[in-house]
Amino acid sequence: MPELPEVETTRRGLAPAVVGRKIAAAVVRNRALRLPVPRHLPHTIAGETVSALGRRGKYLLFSCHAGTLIVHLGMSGRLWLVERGTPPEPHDHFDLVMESGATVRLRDPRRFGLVLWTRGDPLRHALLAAMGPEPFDQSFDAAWLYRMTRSRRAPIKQVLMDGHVVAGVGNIYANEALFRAGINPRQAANRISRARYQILVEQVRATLQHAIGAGGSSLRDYVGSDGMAGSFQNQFLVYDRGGIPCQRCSTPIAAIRQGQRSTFYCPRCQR
DNA sequence: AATCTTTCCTGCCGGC
DNA sequence: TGCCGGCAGGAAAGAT
Repeated sequence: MPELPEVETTRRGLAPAVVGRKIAAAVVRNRALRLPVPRHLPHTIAGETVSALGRRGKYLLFSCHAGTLIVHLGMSGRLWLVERGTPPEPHDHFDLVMESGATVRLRDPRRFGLVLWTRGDPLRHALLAAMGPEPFDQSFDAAWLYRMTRSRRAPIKQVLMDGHVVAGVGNIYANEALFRAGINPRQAANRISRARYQILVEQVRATLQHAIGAGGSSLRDYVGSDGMAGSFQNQFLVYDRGGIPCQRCSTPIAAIRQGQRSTFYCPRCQR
């Protein structure tokens, strides 16, 4: 499930158990994620203290003195706290065991997630260096969106999901933000005005903020760091609501495919 | 059987 | 001719 709100919810939930705490051990049960988990990781990270738990887009950053542990949840990843010694279930590929006994566990059935280690500035890591601005950073504004889209004829929804344009906006929240902004997801990005991009910036932020406030969205079996499900899925305005009347105008929500992803929108409210 | 929350890579195209 | 950006499609793997 994880888009930015789910990753941020996870970050906030894990922080009290890891920030300022010493790592006793890392346990790698399966290295075969999207990229291999480094063989040296358990040796490298044991004894390190986590100085901060950050987030860049959908990446979690466990800052330590010697480097940074980078974790991405992919499509099906979940990171939560268990007690030391809790028996692993299938797809529990990685544990970070704190000296306190609290254990951060990664479960990722599809294995599109990542567990990496980097020295130096993690934001210069190849996976992070080219990312677009954070949605809540002031550098993400209408002028930026306007400039980034001058040569883009692709539909705005696909451009909004491009991590080089803005970090962390995936399929669910692109659908929701475009509805709130009143913009048709099929509109060519280079044919949208500065004024409408201003509205889109505001609605991307508002959508993500509301989702974070609700603890993220729980589809299928996603749960937060405390094992509790998020509730934002109950507040979707268009996502997964094809054929259901629009809450604003009662027109049935349309369901289409864009770039092999599901898109939902109101044909009347979104032009 | 088709679908899903992510992201990277390839191949192709048009423009210069 | 080569280089570039843009864009569509495919790939990774498992559950439902």
